[in-house]
Amino acid sequence: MATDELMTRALEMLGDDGPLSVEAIHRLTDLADVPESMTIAEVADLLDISPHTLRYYERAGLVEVARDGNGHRVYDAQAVRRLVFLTRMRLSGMPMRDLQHYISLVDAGQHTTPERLDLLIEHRDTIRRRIRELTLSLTAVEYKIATYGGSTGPDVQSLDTADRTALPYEPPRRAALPAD
Amino acid sequence: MATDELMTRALEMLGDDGPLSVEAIHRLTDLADVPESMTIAEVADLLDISPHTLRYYERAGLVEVARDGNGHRVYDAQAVRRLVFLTRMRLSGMPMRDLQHYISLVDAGQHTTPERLDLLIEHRDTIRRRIRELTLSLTAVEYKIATYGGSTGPDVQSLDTADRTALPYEPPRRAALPAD
DNA sequence: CTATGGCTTCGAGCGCGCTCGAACGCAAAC
DNA sequence: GTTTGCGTTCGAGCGCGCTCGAAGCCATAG
Repeated sequence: MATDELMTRALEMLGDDGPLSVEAIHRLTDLADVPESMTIAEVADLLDISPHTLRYYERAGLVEVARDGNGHRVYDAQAVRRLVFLTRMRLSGMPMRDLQHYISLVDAGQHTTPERLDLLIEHRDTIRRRIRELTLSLTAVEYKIATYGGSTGPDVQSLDTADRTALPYEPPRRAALPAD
Repeated sequence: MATDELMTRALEMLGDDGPLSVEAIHRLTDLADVPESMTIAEVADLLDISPHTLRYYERAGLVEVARDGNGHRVYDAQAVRRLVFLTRMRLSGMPMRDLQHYISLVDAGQHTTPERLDLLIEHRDTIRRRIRELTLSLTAVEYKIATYGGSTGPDVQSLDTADRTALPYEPPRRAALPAD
């Protein structure tokens, strides 16, 4: 129930533009079909990060990865799933520090689930705040775009410029607006 | 018209939590009542950044600021308005580089408005992408929170855990979910 | 048999955006 | 007259998250 609702809400947000949504849906869905084991290049490709970064994450203690006969990394399904999670968290702005803490809790065992939940909830709230911040900035930028131009305004016609009437009438330089 | 619409949309987003909205609305509205001139401390306070950062922005060529008899900075209304803008752009993730470029266009005169508009539009799209990214991550985190716990789940009851029925029934360790 | 290519480890380096410290100046308060 | 406090300039340093390069190993291709 809640899940469907969440998914739906998220997918609704995508409607507008194309490029992102493809990888994005990928990220949401490919938890299902993770191969038995993968090479570093394959994982890097999957997560759209560099092998360097993958090695860096391992050095940072975020995942343990087995080696094959040649000493090459072999990522099992669990490691990949963890990396999907980690990548998502990084992408949404969780610091390495916190991720290291979280992982240490995971490795510490079942009894740490409450604390892990706290961390997740905290991060959720951080994301929400950030979205609100960005939405506000977006509004400001949209406003600026809409009221931009005055004398010169080639792209502006496509936007609603009617509300410039609310401003002091002064074609070349606006008065109540930032001078830029 | 469009303005009201934008504002309304932005303000709608705030409803939930308190702390951010206060400063946020501030940022949107205080363009109106900017004093004649301000000290560095006052501006720093207004923008919620450090005097150090203000000096840094000046060194970076983003604003010119006059000095008084003692060599102290005197921010006039125009400088403050520009800094409000700059701070907003920084907050929404525009790199210093781009801001420097933008400001150089502003200082180059009226004929650069089309290019400035391009930059603004580009940044608007960047913000939109970022919001969609974050919304997706948010959904993932919310999903994880909702399906978390299993045996141990004190905070989980407050959330809808009904859809765990969609997962393989396995109390202590989940199967189809990331093992963390 | 030698390339070529992809992997390994290790430590160093980098780009970004601040952030700070040192050494100093001026002015009002005690 | 000294102390307190806020400002100045300048250059260096820092925290973050990668990112890269060197030197070497191994396997397959030509």
